Amino acid sequence: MESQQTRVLVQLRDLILKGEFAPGERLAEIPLAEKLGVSRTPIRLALAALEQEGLIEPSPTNGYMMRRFTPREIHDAIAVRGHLEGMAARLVAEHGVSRQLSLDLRACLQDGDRAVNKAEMTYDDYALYGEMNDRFHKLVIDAAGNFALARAIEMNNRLPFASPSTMLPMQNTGDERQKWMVYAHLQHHRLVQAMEKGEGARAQALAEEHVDVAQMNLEYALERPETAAQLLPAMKIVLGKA
Amino acid sequence: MESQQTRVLVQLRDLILKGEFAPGERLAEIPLAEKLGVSRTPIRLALAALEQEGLIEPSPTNGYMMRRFTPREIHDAIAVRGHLEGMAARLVAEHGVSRQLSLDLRACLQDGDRAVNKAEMTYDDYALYGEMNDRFHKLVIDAAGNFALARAIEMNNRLPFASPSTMLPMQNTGDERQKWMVYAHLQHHRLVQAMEKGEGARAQALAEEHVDVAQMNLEYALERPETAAQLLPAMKIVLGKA
DNA sequence: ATACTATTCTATGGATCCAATGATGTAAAC
DNA sequence: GTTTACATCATTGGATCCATAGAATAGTAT
Repeated sequence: MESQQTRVLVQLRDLILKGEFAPGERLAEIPLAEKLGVSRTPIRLALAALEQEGLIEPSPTNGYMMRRFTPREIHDAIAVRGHLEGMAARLVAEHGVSRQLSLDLRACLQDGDRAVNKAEMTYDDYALYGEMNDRFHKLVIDAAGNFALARAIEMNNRLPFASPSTMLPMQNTGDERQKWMVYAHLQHHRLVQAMEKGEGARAQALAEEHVDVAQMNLEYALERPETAAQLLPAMKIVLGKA
Repeated sequence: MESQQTRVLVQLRDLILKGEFAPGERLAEIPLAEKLGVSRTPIRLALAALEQEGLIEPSPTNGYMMRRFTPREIHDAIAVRGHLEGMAARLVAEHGVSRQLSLDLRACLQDGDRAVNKAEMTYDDYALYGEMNDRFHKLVIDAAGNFALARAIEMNNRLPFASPSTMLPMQNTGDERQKWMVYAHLQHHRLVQAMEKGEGARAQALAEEHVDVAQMNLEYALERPETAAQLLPAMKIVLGKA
């Protein structure tokens, strides 16, 4: 039996990341409470948590309003993720890759190979790749064994479009899209090799450069707002109208 | 008129950072409410916020308990700060130092010079240096102009002993102490120079290395738990007894 | 004597209630 | 016609209340 608090928090976060609220829109407690069928108490807790996460901001007078995200801020958040994941990769390389970690990473690489090396990727292949991608990044971060680092990354990933797989569906159409996924996955391969060989600086550089694909996808999305909003409804909270 | 919530949050955070609660100690709402003279409502908000900050953790069954911090975790948090401040310094170097920023940084350098270059530093000199130190770091972070980065650093600094100036009083006694403060401040000088010359990689390396003095002070403190606990009561929450 | 069970009590999670402050709308006066 | 002031309304912040889950203690049985 999960508590109301966590349930409401997850629901509200989902609503926000689905672009349900326009930037600047007032988030009043009573309507939200009615919408989710709970009292104001868990709503208030959730709103406070969402403020901490940076998704909403206190209105100048009182209450909360939906935050507006600029393309610049998203770019910056992705850059921060790259920098932090670079540190994680370096730490793993420096501490050495355990037998178990090596097996887990290779399993990810194989799953990715299977999804990406096809004549034509299906929707399931994309989903599989996204799932593998998240697992891969999480493995590296956990293996770094630095609590503060893991926390910083987790916090940062809560910002819209900052987390590893959110920009995947935004890949260019057709061959272009697959080409860059193959590229990104080859970076995974080289990153594993660098970490296993204990090449800290190279592992860090690779992980930092790895987010460049996400940056490219972001640029692509911003050039085609209408199609982007279809694939990722949350794009609406970027510089957006309702 | 500040709200009860923020007041209670600040008070509770202070109590925790003063080492008022032993690691593992249960933080019940009612006693805290009575202690601070408010109802349970603002206490609950504050406890939720403190959980987000990582200072307390949910008890396995229900309620919150004081978190236990290991020396390793503090070392790691300082390392993360170094890594993030390194990124900030690099960004400033890459974007260029504005006229105003240059003036502000030089003012910090002068204040630091005045405090550190004395035959014998007084208590006021230490306080002044600490204040200048915080201002200096904040200037660089703000000048980086990356919201996600600033947020990540702010979050990380909330972890005990991770923020720039918390380890200052822990300096070795007498000449030793002053020697390392002179050293750290010379790093400030070189960092400003690197940023102004647009030397991003060097600025980043300097900022990363700069936290090593904090690491040294941490080691020093851990070797002398009794004197450390006198100077910094919060040391009690590190690996500690009540 | 020890272990297990049942009962009681306490603390949390959630809902409702109350007060105070900010927003809104209308009316009146210039 | 426009602006200002007053009044009413809505919404948040804080307190209290209620129910339920967990902890503790006591009693009984083996």
